[in-house]
Amino acid sequence: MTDTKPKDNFVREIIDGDLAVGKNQGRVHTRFPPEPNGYLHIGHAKSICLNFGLAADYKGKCNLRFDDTNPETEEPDYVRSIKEDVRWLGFDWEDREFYASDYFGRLYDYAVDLIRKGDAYVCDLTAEQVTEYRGTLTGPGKESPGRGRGVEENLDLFARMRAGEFPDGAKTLRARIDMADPNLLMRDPVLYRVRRAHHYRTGDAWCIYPTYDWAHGQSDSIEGVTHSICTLEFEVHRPLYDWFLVRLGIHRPRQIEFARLSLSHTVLSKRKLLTLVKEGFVDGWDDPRMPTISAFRRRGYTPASIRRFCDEIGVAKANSIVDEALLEHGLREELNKTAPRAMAVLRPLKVVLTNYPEGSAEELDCVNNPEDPGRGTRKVPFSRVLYIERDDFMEDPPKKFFRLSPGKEVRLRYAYFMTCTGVVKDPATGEIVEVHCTYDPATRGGDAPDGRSPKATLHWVSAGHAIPAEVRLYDTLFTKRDPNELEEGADWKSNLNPKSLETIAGARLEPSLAAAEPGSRWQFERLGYFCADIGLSRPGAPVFLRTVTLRDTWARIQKSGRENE
RNA sequence: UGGGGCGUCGCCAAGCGGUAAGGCAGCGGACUUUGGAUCCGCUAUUCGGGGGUUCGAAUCCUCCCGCCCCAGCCA
Repeated sequence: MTDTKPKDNFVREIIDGDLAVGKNQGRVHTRFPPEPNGYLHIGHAKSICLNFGLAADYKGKCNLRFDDTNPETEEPDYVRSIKEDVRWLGFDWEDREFYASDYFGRLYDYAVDLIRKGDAYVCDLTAEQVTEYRGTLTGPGKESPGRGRGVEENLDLFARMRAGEFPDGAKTLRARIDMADPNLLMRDPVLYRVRRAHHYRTGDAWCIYPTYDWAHGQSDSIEGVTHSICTLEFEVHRPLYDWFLVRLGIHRPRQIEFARLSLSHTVLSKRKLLTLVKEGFVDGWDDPRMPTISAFRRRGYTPASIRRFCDEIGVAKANSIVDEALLEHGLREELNKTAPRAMAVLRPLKVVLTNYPEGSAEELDCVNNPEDPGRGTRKVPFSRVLYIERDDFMEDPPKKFFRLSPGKEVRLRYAYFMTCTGVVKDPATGEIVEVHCTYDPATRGGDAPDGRSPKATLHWVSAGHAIPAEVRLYDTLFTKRDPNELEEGADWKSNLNPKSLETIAGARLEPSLAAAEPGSRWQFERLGYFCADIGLSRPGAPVFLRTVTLRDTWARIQKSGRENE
């Protein structure tokens, strides 16, 4: 499933090359292999879009395979969430839902085969000793005492490992490769460890578990995968990946590595995301500030906008940090066309139309989506007392501020022109509590018969008709573009943005929003796109989350200090 | 330091010996009942740096510099 014509990239070049020389009988078969030890994030989305996208473009298949070889950290809830997220993104693995744990038996047999070929042995070293014997980056390692064991003894020992005769960590099965190989991964890597842990799928059937290196390539092979696409850190594993498959003499997929995604102002490491969740820095994996797929979904992002983003960022081998502005841009472009408009005042400032008849009200026609006339119009109540956005009024405005201020005329969207005649202040604090205006009855609907047109159009809500609501605004989770870039001795968590969440309790919405369905997306005119939250909304009392702001030229002017130029 | 990778505009990224695509961001301007949207225009004589090969190089060779990954019985 793709939304745009696939961009060319080096992975496609490799596949095209393989196809050109007739490899794999012309098949293209990929897989997305998550470990169910956390929720999927936007970086996984890149991999999902790549793998499923490639399969679709080449008329091939893409499997969903859970790489569940470490029972200590894996849970069914993670499996559940991963499936939900992949599906939500719009991809279908059909009947190809696989688990590395389903291959434990075959993996064991492959190991026996390797032992028979003299390519693996049972090692008695402790974990610390294995590390010590591995040697250093510059110096060779030492051979394990068990390295010289004969095939029969190894077979016997390995069978007894499986049978549970040895305590956890007491023995490992290792490949016999080369303790002096400059690539540390080739220095007799561990294939199996003894670990009496309950596996969420195989239960207590096994007390030995295969390592990633032993399980991954063989799993790919078993599934007939042709191109095993993974991230750059696995590049040094490729010689090992190939070595096993060649020794075993079985189908050998081609491993291709690409640069994982980094997004600005957030972290994309499962370990760090887990910390944020476990230590309560956020309200769970789907906290709208998180970079997880579930958080983006809850916040109101669309699957298409994420797919589009993944297509746009490209696939290459250079480490990079993509600006979140690119993600937001695609989202806005979609939502601009699809989200119905509504008026909502986040920080209400009372406006009294002194020449509007007291006690009366009327209904005005408002366009639901200017980008899509087919969406029609709705009625919005209007009366003498209104609320406008506090930010839309300034008693003593700078030169470039052309919203409401004393003596100035503005347009109320789809309603009337009004002119500010005065303010009422709290005598104690001096705070402006009310603004007085007169409206021009001749401008009903927002057009003046004489053709004049105010510089600003404000959104508004009728005080007596508006419904109160809670609205949550979000800013980036971290203050730094790269949260991992730390000052001396600093912790990455010190880069968390204390203002990433702002809860506004007293917002006022136009009445129609009371019926907003949980999960529905809206554009609050002049403010941004908002989503009625699925978790917090109550019937008749929705809670809105800001998905993304609208482009805000005024905010940019203020930020750059040019408001008086 | 051994091995494996990577370095093209502020951020991504094409380019594969023939004389620097595109997107985002930014900046102008037009239009506008969202300071939104839309539309038009501008922004790398230069490809981490130095040598070399060539009629011609970001693309080939070479040396140097910088960044990332590998010493889990994690993935």
